Amino acid sequence: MEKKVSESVINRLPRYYRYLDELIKEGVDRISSKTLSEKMGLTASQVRQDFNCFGGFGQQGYGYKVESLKESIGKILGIDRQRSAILIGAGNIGRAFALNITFEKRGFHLTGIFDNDPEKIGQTVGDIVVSDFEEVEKFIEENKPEMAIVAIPKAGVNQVVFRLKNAGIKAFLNFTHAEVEDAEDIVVENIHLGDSLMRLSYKMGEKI
Amino acid sequence: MEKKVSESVINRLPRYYRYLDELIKEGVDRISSKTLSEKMGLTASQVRQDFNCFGGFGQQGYGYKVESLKESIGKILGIDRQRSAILIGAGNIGRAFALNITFEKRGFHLTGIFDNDPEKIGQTVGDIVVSDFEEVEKFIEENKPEMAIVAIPKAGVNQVVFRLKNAGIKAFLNFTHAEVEDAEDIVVENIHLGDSLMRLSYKMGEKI
DNA sequence: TAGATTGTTAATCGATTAACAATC
DNA sequence: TAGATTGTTAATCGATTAACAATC
Repeated sequence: MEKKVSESVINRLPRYYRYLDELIKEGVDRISSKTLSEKMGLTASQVRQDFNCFGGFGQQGYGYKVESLKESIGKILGIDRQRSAILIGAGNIGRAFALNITFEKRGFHLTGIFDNDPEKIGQTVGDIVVSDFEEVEKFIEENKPEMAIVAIPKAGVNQVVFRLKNAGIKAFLNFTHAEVEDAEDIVVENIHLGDSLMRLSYKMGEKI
Repeated sequence: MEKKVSESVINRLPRYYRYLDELIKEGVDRISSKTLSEKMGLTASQVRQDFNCFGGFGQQGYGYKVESLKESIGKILGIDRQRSAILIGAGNIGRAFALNITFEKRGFHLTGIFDNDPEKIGQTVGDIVVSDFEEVEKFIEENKPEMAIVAIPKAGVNQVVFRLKNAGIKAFLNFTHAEVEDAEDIVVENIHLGDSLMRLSYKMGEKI
C-alpha cells in the first residue's frame, strides 16, 4: 500500500468484490487472472496490475485463492469491520435505501434517521424511528456515526453537510441532484440518479 | 459528431448539463471555459476539448452562451425529446425511483410498472397501477416504451432483461446488485448502490 | 483596433496492454 | 522437473494539459 492508487482501480474494486462473492457461492476456490478477466470484461494484465497496487495476493503457477482474495479486497475497501451510518431524509429515496442496505448488509449499520418534516418525525423505517433533524448534533455526539447518507431535496444539501461536518461526520453519500461543495477534510460519494438516466439516454442515441 | 467520443467525456456531460441549468437559474447568460472549469473542478482546456468533441458551441473572444450550450448538450444527451420508460419491480427502490423522476422530470416519462408479486399488483405508485409482469410483452407491443428500469432482486435480472429485450426494449437502467450479461444489441447503465457505499468506505480509510 | 477567448495542434502524463523473468 | 501463472518491467495507447494561432 505504498504509492497512490488511481481512481480507476478504486472504481473497479467493488466489482471484483462482487464477482469473487459470486465465485464463492458457485464453489470456486481458485481462479487465474485470465479467467477472472474474461468473466469481467477486462484483460488479465489489468487484473494483475490492479491487485498489485496492494501487493500481490496470488501464487505463481497457481492463481488466486478466491476466498482469501475476497477477504483482502474487503479489507482494502474497509468493509471487514462494521461501519455506522445515519440517514438524513426519510423521503422515498432515503427509505428505500435504508430498507435496502439493512436487507443486503455488507458491513454497514444504520443507527439513526433524521428529517425536518413533522409528518415524518416519529414514523418508523425498518426498525428505526425517524428523529427531528434538530437533534442530529446531539445524536452524533452520543453515537459517533461514521458516515451520513444524504437523501434530501437538493436545496438544503450544503447546509446539512456543513452542520454534520461540524458535528464530526467526515463521509457522505450524496443522493441529491446537487454537488456537495468541496471541503478538504471530508469525503463524498455521489449517486446522481438523473445523471445515470442521461447517460443511458446518450448511449441509446449512439448505439441503437 | 464524427469520431468516437470517449467514456470520460460522456460521463461528464450530465454534470455540464446540471451546472448550466444552475447558471440559467442564477441568471448567467454567458460563460467562459475558464470560469466554468473553475466551478466544476476541471481545466479550461478540458472543457473546450469536451465541447469540441461535438463541434464547437462557443464564440472566440466571447465564450459560450449558457442557454444555447445547455440546449446543445441536452440534444447530445438525447433528452430534448420525451423518452418513455417502464419500471420492473415495485419494491422500495423501484417506487422511490418512480416517484422521484416523475417529480424531477427531465424528458423522461414512465408509462408502466410491473411486478410479479400478487401483493403489489393492483397497487398504485404515483398515478400508475402496478401490472402483472406476465403482461409486460403485451404492454410493450402496444405502447413501445424505449427503456426499462430494472429494480428487482438480483437473481432474476438476466431472465427479465432477456424477455424485455425479445419484446423490443433496448435500453436498461439496472438497479440490481448483479451485472447484466453483455448482449450486443442493448445498452445498460448500472446503478450499484452497494458499490458506491464500498467506494465511500474505501475513501474514508484513505483520506481520514 | 485591442483584448479576450475560442478551436485546435502539440506535449505531457497516466492508464492499459504486452512481454517475460521469477517461481510455485 | 515441466507447466502454469504470477509479479513486474517496458511499450503502447488514450486522455489531459499546455500552447498558440484564429477570430469574434
